[in-house]
Amino acid sequence: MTSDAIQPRRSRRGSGAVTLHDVAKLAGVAPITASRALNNPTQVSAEVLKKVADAVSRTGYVPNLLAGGLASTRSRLVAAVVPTISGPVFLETVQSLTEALAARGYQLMLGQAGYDGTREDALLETIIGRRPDGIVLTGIMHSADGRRKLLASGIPVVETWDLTPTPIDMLVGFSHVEVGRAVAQFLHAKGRRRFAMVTGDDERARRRLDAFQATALALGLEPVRVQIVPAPTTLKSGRSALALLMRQWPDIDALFCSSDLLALGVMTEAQASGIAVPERLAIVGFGDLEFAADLHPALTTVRINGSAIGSQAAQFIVDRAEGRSVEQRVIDIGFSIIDRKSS
Amino acid sequence: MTSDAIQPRRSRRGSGAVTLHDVAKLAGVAPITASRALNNPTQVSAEVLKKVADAVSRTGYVPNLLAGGLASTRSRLVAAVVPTISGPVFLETVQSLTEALAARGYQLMLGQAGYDGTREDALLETIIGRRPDGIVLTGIMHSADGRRKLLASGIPVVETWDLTPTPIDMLVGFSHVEVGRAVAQFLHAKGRRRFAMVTGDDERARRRLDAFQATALALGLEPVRVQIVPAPTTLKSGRSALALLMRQWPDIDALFCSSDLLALGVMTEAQASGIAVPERLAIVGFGDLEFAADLHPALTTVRINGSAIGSQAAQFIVDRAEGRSVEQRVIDIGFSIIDRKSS
DNA sequence: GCCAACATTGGCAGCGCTACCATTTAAGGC
DNA sequence: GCCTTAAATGGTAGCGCTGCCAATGTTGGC
Repeated sequence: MTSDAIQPRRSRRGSGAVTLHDVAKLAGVAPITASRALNNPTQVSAEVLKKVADAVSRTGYVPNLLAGGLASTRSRLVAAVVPTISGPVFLETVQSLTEALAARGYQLMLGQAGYDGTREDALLETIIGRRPDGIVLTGIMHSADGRRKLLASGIPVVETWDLTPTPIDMLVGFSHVEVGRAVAQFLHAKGRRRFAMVTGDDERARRRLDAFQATALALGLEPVRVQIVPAPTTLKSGRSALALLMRQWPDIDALFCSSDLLALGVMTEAQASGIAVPERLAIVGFGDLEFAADLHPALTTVRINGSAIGSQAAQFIVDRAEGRSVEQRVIDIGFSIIDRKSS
Repeated sequence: MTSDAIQPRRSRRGSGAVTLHDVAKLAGVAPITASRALNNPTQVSAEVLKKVADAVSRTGYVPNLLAGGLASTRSRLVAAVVPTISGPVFLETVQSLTEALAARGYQLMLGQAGYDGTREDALLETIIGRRPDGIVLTGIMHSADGRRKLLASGIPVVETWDLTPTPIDMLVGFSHVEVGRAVAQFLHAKGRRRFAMVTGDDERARRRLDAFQATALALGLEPVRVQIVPAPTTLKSGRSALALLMRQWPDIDALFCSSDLLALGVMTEAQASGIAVPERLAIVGFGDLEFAADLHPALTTVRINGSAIGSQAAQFIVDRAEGRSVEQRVIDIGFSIIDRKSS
């Protein structure tokens, strides 16, 4: 009791910051009570609540969530893995994911795997090491090894932007095959007959291509003329792709692009070289990025509700983290073709 | 010694995952030795190194970085705060930041503060709670309260995309005033005389505007015609801004846009309504987004090296985290005007 | 052969928090 | 008035890891 020559706790280690113990002492309660006052206010009397709140504001206490996460095995961290953040495709998803998580007290960690997947394994390791409450995979093809790691970690996983018969855990996506088919039918119904496609060099885009191709053939059309460009897709590659395409097959009358950015490039090139859109060439994009509606001509495109994917993924993970069991673990959010002026 | 009816450690708590203790036991060394084998391999004999590596791969051990962070008061987490991730302006910065950090074993947490700054305080609180090794602020005006919190936390802070005489800690940016001035002089030198500006409603853009305005007046020109649009800027608001501007002041001959996206909108509208660019109207953007070079006409714009900002910020923080003192704490990375066809 | 200097390894304690259980007090039931 | 039930609070013991220091072996210098 008479600890006068106060060697005030932290002897050598520690950050020197205010801890819950300090707050509790100041409030005149036990640390665990202070903890409850902050995290489960209903379990605590109004009087204690006030004393603790006072102590917090007087000390400027900020809870150490690292310590809390360690003790409770709930980090309140969620990891998102994207190929690269600067491809605008997943932005909307990341944004709504971040927001939905923040609203529930979770924080997002961002990891970039690259389109080639070489960094994926190392990334997965450091992510799992943080013991996140969930991992959201956006549009990447994960290696068998990655799958194993994820499964072994026991962390809830949401795969997005795709549909597979064998999800690791949970899934929010749509069928790329259906997209390819639907766009082919759409263009056919509009009277177009000579299809081409410019597509980024990634798994999902290729599946759209294959379905687009198959449907075109099934409709009795000539084979789709294809131009593959490297991922991530850019306006620039759209421009050069159209130039190449027109040189080889000047008679194409419909072009499906694997991203809106690519479509913008194609439209730019068309305008620069005097190809009338949609009169001579119909253009369909993919993604319905925010600018698509306001291009001139307005871009017909496949709308994917990226925000819905993000918020649903957040819902999945938070449900799991808070112990609610998730019944419907696979959600097909579908897509729609937004018919604007460019087709 | 004869603990047969093995109640094998983890009685009630814990994640059930493999721990460093398990690895150490399997390798036949003390936990701390296993820790060193993983984190300071030079301090350990080759023999031990091998035994530990074996044990790790046999158990599939993944270090718990939460625990490591707590014990060492080094979380290896870095937080980035952006107004919103879906404004493409900071993407390049976030991307290079993520990459530079990942290469050094750090992970990025993403926080969206919103353009209005209402969420900023709550966000700061949860960020500080994670005890990151650094915080990167991209292009936000932080409240006095936020400043205080950051300062009190003792966490290294890098402010970016701006220059201020009173940085919180470290800074990588450029002068928005200089940008405004330079663009006015640039357009004047090209023979343009009746300036307008379309600008997003945020602090920094306004400073560019003010300098642009002041310089125009100093050059003896008429006042700059201004159209303010809400942040974040979009193609759509660029289109409508130009329409409004042309209705009121049809004789403007140069237009400075506060983002490339806005400039794209302006160009789209110009094209749709038959205004020749650059003949009748010169357009200058801001940001030099990846698509700017490939528009038609190619967009003259202010290039900011977002990647350099990101990697320099990472460097700052890692240096600090690893105990190296940072001498030069303010870096002006400057900007350049990329003179293309639209002006 | 003795001691210093180094290289390896291990023990202990604790980072700041919360799960679990125990205890105390107040309220309710008949 | 006694027992049950609930509400509020506290104590203990970790979560899984690393900082610090001590202990042990190993080498070299004179």
